[in-house]
Amino acid sequence: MQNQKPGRRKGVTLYAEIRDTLSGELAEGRYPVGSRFPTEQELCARFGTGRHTVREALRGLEEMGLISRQPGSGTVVLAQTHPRFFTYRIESLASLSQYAAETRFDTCHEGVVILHERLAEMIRAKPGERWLRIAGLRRIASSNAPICWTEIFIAEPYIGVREHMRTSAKSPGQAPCYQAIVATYDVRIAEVERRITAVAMPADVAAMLGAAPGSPAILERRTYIDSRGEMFEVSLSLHAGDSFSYTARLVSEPHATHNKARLNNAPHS
Amino acid sequence: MQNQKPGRRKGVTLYAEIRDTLSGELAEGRYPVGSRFPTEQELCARFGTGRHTVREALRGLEEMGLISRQPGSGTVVLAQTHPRFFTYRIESLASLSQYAAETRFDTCHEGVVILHERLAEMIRAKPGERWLRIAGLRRIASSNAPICWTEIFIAEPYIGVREHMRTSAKSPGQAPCYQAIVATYDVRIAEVERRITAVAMPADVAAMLGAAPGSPAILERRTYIDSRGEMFEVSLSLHAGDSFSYTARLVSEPHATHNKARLNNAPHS
DNA sequence: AAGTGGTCTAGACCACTAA
DNA sequence: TAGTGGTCTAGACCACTTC
Repeated sequence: MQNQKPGRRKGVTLYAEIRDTLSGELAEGRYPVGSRFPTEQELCARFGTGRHTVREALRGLEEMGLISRQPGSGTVVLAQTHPRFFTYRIESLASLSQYAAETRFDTCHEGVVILHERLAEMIRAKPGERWLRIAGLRRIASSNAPICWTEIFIAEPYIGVREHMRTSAKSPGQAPCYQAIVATYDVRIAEVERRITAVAMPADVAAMLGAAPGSPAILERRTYIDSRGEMFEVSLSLHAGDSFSYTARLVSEPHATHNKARLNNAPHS
Repeated sequence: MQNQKPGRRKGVTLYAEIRDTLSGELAEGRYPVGSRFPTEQELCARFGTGRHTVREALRGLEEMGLISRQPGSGTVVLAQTHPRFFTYRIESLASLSQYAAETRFDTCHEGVVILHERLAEMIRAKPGERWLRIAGLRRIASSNAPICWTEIFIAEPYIGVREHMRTSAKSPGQAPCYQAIVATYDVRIAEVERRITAVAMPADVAAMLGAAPGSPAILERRTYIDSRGEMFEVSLSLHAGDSFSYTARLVSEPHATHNKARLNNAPHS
């Protein structure tokens, strides 16, 4: 069973056959994790095909996360079966807020604060650091109905956004802070951490939101992290419990079967 | 400026250069969305390269979601810039529960119910349907401390899991229901919807969880959906607000720059 | 019938790694 | 130095869509 070159099944490409054969052998445990995978030359000889075809098969295995190829060195086995991930995927950070553009942010307080113990713990920074704090109420633009109380903290290097946001924005409270920061400074958002907890509604916020003090509320904390791993913005939002729900759809990633993106039926003309 | 074949910059491959050139032209709006992209043959002529090289470039553009290729038909433009997604990715559903394996589920009630109006609305099914309901308390295995009150609903076709779970599992309450269903029937989990809301702790559950009635609590609903789009399990969990937090890290997907998976430094001995 | 993208071959050179 | 994977060429056939 070395050189198998049977009558090709119709409609199945050669490289797909090779890929599936190898993937099957991996699943059987023929190549232990961490060991070296056969070289391209060996596979060419074994399957009696050109190198391009073998490479196409290996590309598939690599995409599945089964092997890893190192130029000059060789190919090593990463896993024996294709891990199936579940992913939650959003196209832009704007969709983190289900309320789209029809909201308005009204600033109540704005100023640089020096973090005291409790606040530092809340936003996971060090006590004594200087952060810009912007606190206010987010409302539905049309009806003025309050949505949530939000406090935004911006790290010291970016405190200057304050000016840019006041001047540049068409109307204040429209563009999110992180957007202004990314636009103004040379920062990229690499990661957003989102944390949701249930708390009792504080009396002062309750009054503004028109909710009962002590009623169940959602505290949402978002931490924005740049490509160097540094936090540059943290936001805390307090929602009345009966007006907020967080929903995420985790979708299973495509199975081992190589399916080309058949997403769209050519929207031309 | 038709046929550009300049001195190749060192360390930059030809196909990468072609890819980036085309991607730049797309960004400039040279090829409108929905229009036809140049043919492989045209690109070969323009860049003076072999077809394989052009195809490698196009493969990159396709992976970025900029173009879509149809055999026999041609290539159409999907977008002018590479959308950068944010994703939350988990390797297995088990990690949806941060409490790993060290918990135990103690069933309190178990039986088939006919959905009344309110319950049907809660789990988004139709009133009058028959579902298996399993209700109980999840505890920390070692200390017996209660974690949450959980009600699991299983659609009629899979009610039989009940038997399998009692007999097969090593100790009852260990394997999650969805796992038992997937193992027993020919079902695949295609999607999990997770919804989190804040509610006031009901008195009866409060007693079991050792929380104050009316205190803030988290209601988590999970809906398991199979590959045909049918719900087959819904679970409702009630956590005391001070003992639950939901955290998700949304990570930005790799940028346009083609970076090979450099994840792992070859773990071979 | 002409043109498209998908597959495949046979060969070549390169930069790199490992012995 | 030998071997590896990465790139690239020139040519070929196919199934398919479009005209």
